[in-house]
Amino acid sequence: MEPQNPASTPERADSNRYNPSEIEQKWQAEWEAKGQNHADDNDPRPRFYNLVMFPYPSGDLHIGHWYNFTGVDVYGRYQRMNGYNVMQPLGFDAFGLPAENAAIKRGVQARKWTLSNIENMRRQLKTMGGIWDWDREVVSCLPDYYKWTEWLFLKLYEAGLAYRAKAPVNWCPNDQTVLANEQVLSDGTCERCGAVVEKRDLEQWFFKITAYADRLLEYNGLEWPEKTMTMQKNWIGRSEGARVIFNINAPDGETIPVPVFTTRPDTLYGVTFFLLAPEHPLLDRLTTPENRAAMTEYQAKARAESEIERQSTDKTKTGVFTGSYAVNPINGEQVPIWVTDYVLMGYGTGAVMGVPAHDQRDFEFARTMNLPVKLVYQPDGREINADEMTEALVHEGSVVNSGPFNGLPDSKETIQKFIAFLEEKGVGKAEVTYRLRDWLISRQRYWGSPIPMVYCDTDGIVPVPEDQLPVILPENVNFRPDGLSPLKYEPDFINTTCPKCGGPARRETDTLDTFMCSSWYFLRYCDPHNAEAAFDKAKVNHWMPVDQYTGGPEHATLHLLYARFFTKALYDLGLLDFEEPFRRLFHQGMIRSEGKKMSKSRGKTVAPDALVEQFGADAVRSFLMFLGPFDQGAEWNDKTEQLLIGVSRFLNRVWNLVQAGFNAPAGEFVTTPEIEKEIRRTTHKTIKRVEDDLGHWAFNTALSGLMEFSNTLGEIASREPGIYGNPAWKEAIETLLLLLAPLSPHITEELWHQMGHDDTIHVQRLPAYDPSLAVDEVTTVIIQINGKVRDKLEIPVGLDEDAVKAAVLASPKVAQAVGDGHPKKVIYVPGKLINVVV
RNA sequence: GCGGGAGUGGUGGAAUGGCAGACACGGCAGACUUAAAAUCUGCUGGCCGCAAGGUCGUGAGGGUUCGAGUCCCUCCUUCCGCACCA
Repeated sequence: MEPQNPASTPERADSNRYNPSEIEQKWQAEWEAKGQNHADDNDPRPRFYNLVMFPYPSGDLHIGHWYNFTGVDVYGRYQRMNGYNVMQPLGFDAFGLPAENAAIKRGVQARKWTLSNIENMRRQLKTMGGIWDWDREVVSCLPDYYKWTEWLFLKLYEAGLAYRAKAPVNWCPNDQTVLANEQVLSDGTCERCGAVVEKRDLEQWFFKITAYADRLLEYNGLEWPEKTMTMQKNWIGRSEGARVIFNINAPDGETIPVPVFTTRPDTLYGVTFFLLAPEHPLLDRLTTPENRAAMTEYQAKARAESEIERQSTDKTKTGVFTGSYAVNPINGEQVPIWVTDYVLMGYGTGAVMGVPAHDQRDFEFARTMNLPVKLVYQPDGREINADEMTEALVHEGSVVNSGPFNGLPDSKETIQKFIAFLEEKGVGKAEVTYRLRDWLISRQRYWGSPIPMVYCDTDGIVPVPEDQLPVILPENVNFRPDGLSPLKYEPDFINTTCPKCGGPARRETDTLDTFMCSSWYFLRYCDPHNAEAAFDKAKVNHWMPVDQYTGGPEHATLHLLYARFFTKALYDLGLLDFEEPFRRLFHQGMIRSEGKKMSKSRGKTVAPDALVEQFGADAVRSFLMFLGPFDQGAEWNDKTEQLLIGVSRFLNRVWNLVQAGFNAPAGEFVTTPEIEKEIRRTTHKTIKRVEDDLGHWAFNTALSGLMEFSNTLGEIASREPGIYGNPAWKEAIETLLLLLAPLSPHITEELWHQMGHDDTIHVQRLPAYDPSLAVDEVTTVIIQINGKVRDKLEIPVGLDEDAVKAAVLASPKVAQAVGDGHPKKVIYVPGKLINVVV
């Protein structure tokens, strides 16, 4: 038997074997020499800014990075082949603790350690053949970058958006630094290292992100995952309500007005007690001598409890009576003041009015402490009794026991009426409260951007003048065993002169949160070498906002929130013409190892280098995309790697399919219009499928579509050996290469050239889908009897319904099932299925 | 506790309410080979059957429909987020 697959034809020269590493190196060098991945600012094509989140240079590129970057690169290449001028930069988020820890542990310089990691990662990254625009690379720990980080800090300071204040802050005892609220997980642990975070009262630098709370709740024109927007909205936590002043009669005889925040001023007549947080500063004054001991004990207990214990919702309510009373401003009633740990000092005013009938927490508190419950709403159509209630009545019924307000429905309007009344009496006003706190940006660490501020005994806090930037971070520093920042012991760094008075002054030794570096890096990519400014406004306005941003969902309330705030602040400063940095956002899935994210800090990473060496970058890229939907990620285990074989075989088949065309003997082009049509049909069906899939990040099904296509072509070639000279065949092979090019850029470039093209495949336009060429001539109709598949029938496309029904009813199986009578019902789905109900 | 996603062969996964398991991996058999590798061909969800075929089958149980992996209800498992925010 003659070999059916042309690949095994003995004539095929061995030199024409698919040799990935050879062609990959060749083309990578060629692309780099031509600079064809550099996006020109003045290119006439429409721009497409394809951005991947700034990686941290942890040392080597593991398979998780490859997965992430490959998906982004496939998408960028796809858009470039759609005719866009794609800008796809990459850089390194190079400040941060791991470098400092390496310096402490192993005595290497943080800068050296970081830069050598970057060098290694850059080298590894280049092997994947991405269209990274290396001319635009930014490295955040280098002075030409952090100079502008400092400068932007000064701009925000001038705008009143940066300030220094003493506040209760999060302290990570392991990392020896304060953290922003966003860097503390909901279980009270450090987002970086997992240590339990403590509260400390410290003077720190903040950005006034709360001033942008309302604007951060708008997502005009953004195509973001709903979930991410919801997470941000919840984090910002806007609530509308009222501030109501209660007068407190202190034991010392004075009357102290104490405000509370409530979303339910319409339940004011139902207040039966008043609550303060254990940390509330007034407690000392309000506690009467007979309650003092219990109070001191309670406060101590609350302090000792971790945030997790304290905020647990299912523990029973606790509290202590102060002995003092507050006056309800709406009816003059005196209510007892209690302390409880479910009132938080950090939210609202740290004081709450207790309405047990209509708030579940207050209800539980009242039942535990035997405090009265007073209904000020009754459900419509029935009456409930406060003594028999088992839970609070929330948002139901009409107002009762509330003087002039009785009979009003539970509604926004009713709340407005109460607020109007409070305002009239001067005891309250409408107010909006947020959960969001200001962004704490100073860190007691060495390896970060210096904060360009000095402290002068005469002039206080003084910003470093712009022309003295950057404040250079010293490189040869001595780490101390106490874990404190070495900058504190660096006299050459600390001692300076005051820019105002010229007298002796001290530099700020805290450094900036690295999230500040990543809050503007996407702007610097637009103008990376600018020595005169952070960026040129026109260039940034040309490229921004980012058309497609891709990164993990874990940054929803961290980087993604900060970057939006930063962009809005810079917009207000007139530095930008747009308010939102990232128009479209996509979260790729992650490669997991034993259920956890693969990352160096968690150990257990898989290096791709050996795989790339053995199978080639094209195979590794395509294999990673073949694992499943890109937003789903994959579990990495011993079996995962086996799937690489299949993709590698596929690339070999593609290679051999193209070689077969060159090796075909000339002059035997026997084809028929039917075969030509068949080839064009499968070609155009594939174009439709694969291009749709690529545009929707469905790279796994795009590849299976291409595999089917190449299998079909191989099958046709073995059936019709004279097909190779046919134009339809050539079109099919070129289509295969073009559609595969984003996923496997090297092999397709090589074969494209072998086919006689002089220019690169990667800036060709993707083939256009022609529906008229994709239509089938015959189609298979599934025949069901009572919903079960019983037979199939080939019919010409477009055959009318009656003819199909007649043919089906005449078929022996159906005739047998129907018997003598008539079918009860016949359902016909045109061209697809017919269901005969008997 | 609340909100969202997911649960399909031995494995990764595919399926606008219309042939479940595409495409691959692995396995079995065969071709080529002195042999192996590579490559190619065929088969490969379970059960019954020599076969034709039948029958069961998408986490569990109900429902809607001529027809459900897909829609609805209840529940289980798992991942993610939130969790006393007044």
